[in-house]
Amino acid sequence: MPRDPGSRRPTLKDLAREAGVSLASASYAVNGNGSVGEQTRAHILSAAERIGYRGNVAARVTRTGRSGTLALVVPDMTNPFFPSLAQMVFRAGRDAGFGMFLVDTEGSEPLEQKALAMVTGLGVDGVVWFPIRDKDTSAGCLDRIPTVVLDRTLPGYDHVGVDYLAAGRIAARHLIDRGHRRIGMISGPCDVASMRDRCAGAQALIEEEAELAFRVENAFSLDLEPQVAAALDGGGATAVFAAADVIALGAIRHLTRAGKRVPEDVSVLGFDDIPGADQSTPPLSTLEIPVAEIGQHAIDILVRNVAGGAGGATSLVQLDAQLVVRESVAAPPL
Amino acid sequence: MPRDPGSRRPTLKDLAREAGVSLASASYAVNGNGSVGEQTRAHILSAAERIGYRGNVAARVTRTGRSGTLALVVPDMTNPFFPSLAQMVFRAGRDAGFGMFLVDTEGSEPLEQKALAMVTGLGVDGVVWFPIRDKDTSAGCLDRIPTVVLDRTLPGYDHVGVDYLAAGRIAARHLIDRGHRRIGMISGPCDVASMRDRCAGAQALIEEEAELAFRVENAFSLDLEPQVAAALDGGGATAVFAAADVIALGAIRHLTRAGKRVPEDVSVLGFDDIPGADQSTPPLSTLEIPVAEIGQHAIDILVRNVAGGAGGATSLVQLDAQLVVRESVAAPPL
DNA sequence: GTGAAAGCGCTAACAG
DNA sequence: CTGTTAGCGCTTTCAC
Repeated sequence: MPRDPGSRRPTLKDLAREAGVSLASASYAVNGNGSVGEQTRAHILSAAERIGYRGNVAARVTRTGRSGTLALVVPDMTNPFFPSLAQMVFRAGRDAGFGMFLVDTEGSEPLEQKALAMVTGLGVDGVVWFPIRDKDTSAGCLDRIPTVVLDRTLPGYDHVGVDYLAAGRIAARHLIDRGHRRIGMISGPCDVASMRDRCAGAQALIEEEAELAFRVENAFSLDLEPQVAAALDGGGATAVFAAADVIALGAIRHLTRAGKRVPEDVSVLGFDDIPGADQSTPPLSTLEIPVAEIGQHAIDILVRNVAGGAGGATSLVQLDAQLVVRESVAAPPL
Repeated sequence: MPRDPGSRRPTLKDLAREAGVSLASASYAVNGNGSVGEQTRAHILSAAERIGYRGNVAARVTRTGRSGTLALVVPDMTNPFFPSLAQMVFRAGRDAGFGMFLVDTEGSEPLEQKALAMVTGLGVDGVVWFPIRDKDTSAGCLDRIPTVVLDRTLPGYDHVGVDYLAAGRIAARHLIDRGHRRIGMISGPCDVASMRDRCAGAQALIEEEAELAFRVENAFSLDLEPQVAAALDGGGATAVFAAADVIALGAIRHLTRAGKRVPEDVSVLGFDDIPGADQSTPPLSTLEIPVAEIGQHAIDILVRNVAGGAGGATSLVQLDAQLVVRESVAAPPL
């Protein structure tokens, strides 16, 4: 019978009494540091087992300022990109010995600010933060706690991100190399630098070596807005670069329904490599964001800072997106 | 400049000194209860603002045993069903005034047990738990903390779930009503009761009123295993019930590639109504799990228990899945 | 209305 | 190796 709300949860003191030792010995035995005789330790541990002693992280935090946990704060778990990222960050964090948890800010700045306050108040040892926009809503509550910002860039914070300018050029390069000369572009919402950069990078190269058939913007959605559909239908592009996979998938769907074949009639290149990008028809060629490395770097920076205290300069890591060629881009029709 | 790791984070004591009042008054002013003069309160609050006082949840927890937070523990954020559920639980929880956070157990029982220990140790006021399987891995660490188990059923815990037996019958009924007499079934992994029940419910009705063309099992994946593909190709079913949307989507893809039209040649009915089910071609008919209500009920139970202490009997809530008719099922070909 | 003081459960000197 | 003890930051009687 699991539920037993009546009795109090056993404390270290209970343990000490049960085992007939002092508080200190109990503490030492339980968390393996300090010095206790092998005998006593075993005895204490078995007593702990017997009474179901659990340990109280919160109390430890007040005393030591360390909880052994890291928080990941993200804008929207409902966007398929974030669960993958979260998984990688979690793994890296756990491998480094931390308990990991996540909080979703649902794209709301007040909520983001509250979330940050909550986790810092709870006593996490560090936070991995993927801000909603390139804006610091922390109101100072991160001032004294190791933090690394993902993807966005906020002055004063450690940062690990992607070189989107370069990634945009890689995207354009791929299309151009396949022989395309009239290339259309569908960007996502441009209120964040990461989106603006990937588009800017692509556009620059396209205008240098080919021709920009159109450039339109669409929400993060499979559903295309009217002007986007129109551009696709009448823009005369032989290839289109969609700066987010969801949009790319939407474009493929639209094109297919309009009777055009992808990639025979028009090529589509995405960005992000979200789960499912490899499962579409045709499988989507796209630029992969190195989530695993991002997670690893973020945790590396954090452990360094958690351990070393307020170490020197802020770290700025830029990783490269990588082209993954599948079947949604081909040479233009003759 | 946000980073300022040098100075110590201001405490209540700092606040009290800065405002020239006692610890108690500072505490009262900050959390709005107790009795403080309107003047003093304002004065203290402005002082708090000035020195950037934040409050330390961990410390409050040791003293009061209340953190104002709830944890949601789920098996796999990477499964598109969970982010939707999480969102609903989070909203309900926040509406009830709690800070919400999530931990992912990645389908690993040892991890699940650690996760549970971590959140209870951190001092959450309650936990919403979607266990990996119908198995209690908590090792007693939830004994004294309000917990509600989602979807699985674990003896002794409050529970909110879905009547999957009934839901399975609804699925079969729909297919039969559309005129199908040879119905195939693809179940997901049957190691959980929720899956077994939805299949059992459907199968019972099918065998009563029609004929079960085949019953095979597939992993939670768009990719179909060989024997599943074979059943689909040669089973002679005019309709198939896939007990999970991912599998249903995989079935549609397989059928389409094999040159069969859905739903003209064969109908496909899914289960879950994951995000994207409405975006497939054709849009998937499926059974919708009432995530919003699940979340709301879970939170309701929790707030009741957090407030009322160890109230009476355990609550058992069963909700109904609802058929959502889209375009993937039609009458069988003549 | 305000302050002094006693802890919450735990850790970490320090003494023995 | 083990025990005593002084807090960590905060809340909450209980006097004043």
